Amino acid sequence: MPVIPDEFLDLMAEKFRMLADPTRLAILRALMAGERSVGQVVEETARNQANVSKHLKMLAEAGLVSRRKEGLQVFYKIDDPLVERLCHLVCETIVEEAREGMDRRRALLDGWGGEGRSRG
Amino acid sequence: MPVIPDEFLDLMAEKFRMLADPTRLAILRALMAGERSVGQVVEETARNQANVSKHLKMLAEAGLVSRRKEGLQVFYKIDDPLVERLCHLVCETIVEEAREGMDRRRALLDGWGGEGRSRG
DNA sequence: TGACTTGTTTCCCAATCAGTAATATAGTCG
DNA sequence: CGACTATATTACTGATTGGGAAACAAGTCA
Repeated sequence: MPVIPDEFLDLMAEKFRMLADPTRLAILRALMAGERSVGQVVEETARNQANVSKHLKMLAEAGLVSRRKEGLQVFYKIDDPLVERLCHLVCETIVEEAREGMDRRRALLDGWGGEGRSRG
Repeated sequence: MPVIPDEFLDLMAEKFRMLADPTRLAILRALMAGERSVGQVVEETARNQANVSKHLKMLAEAGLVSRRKEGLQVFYKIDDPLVERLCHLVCETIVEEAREGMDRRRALLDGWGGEGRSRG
């Protein structure tokens, strides 16, 4: 378990910052299915074009996605294997927390074991 | 490979946002070695106390760390297994990117194979 | 009680950020 | 060339953020 060096903190924070916005996550989610043009991403994310374009630029500059131009269109795709892994990790955690929350509520209703644990 | 639901995007963004700051990462790094009092964290992170206290509060509210009071001191510890996994993933990536960068620079100097690949 | 220690909170400031509308660029087609 | 399409950029706004100083709260000890 190596200790994280000081000089890494800023770089790490920058990576995380890229993922710390719902619009960017929506964009990345769209790109997880494969390469997409800006227009396609705009459709799938239901955000306006300028907004998507700006976020795509940020993601590209951070090295998370790559750009390819073809005629009028520009295609982006995920270029950092880290992205999907991080997203899925966090996603799973949220699912788990949601389930824990549900379990806790149900346990309260049921009375925490002991008396009458009938479930019907 | 499940698709990320819309309602998750904000929750995911919030998790990532907590990790998107160098000071918070420094604090978490200190806590990775085990439970620490606020004062200890202040020392290890070389930030002032009000600042550390504020960030610890954010982390606690986000559920990433837990609080325990004992006399005058307050002890915090990491309470979300996700934290270390995310940090190490990102950390490894940065190491790898740094190495790739070095390889690329060295390749330029060496002339990319072919002529005279003597190294002494 | 009052001095002291440890942490927390409040207030303020400068910086950053996300979203939007308008404008600009670049490529295609006639 | 001009009309059109896809994308990028700029200018602006309101909201959020991180940091610092100072006041505040809580616990200890004499």
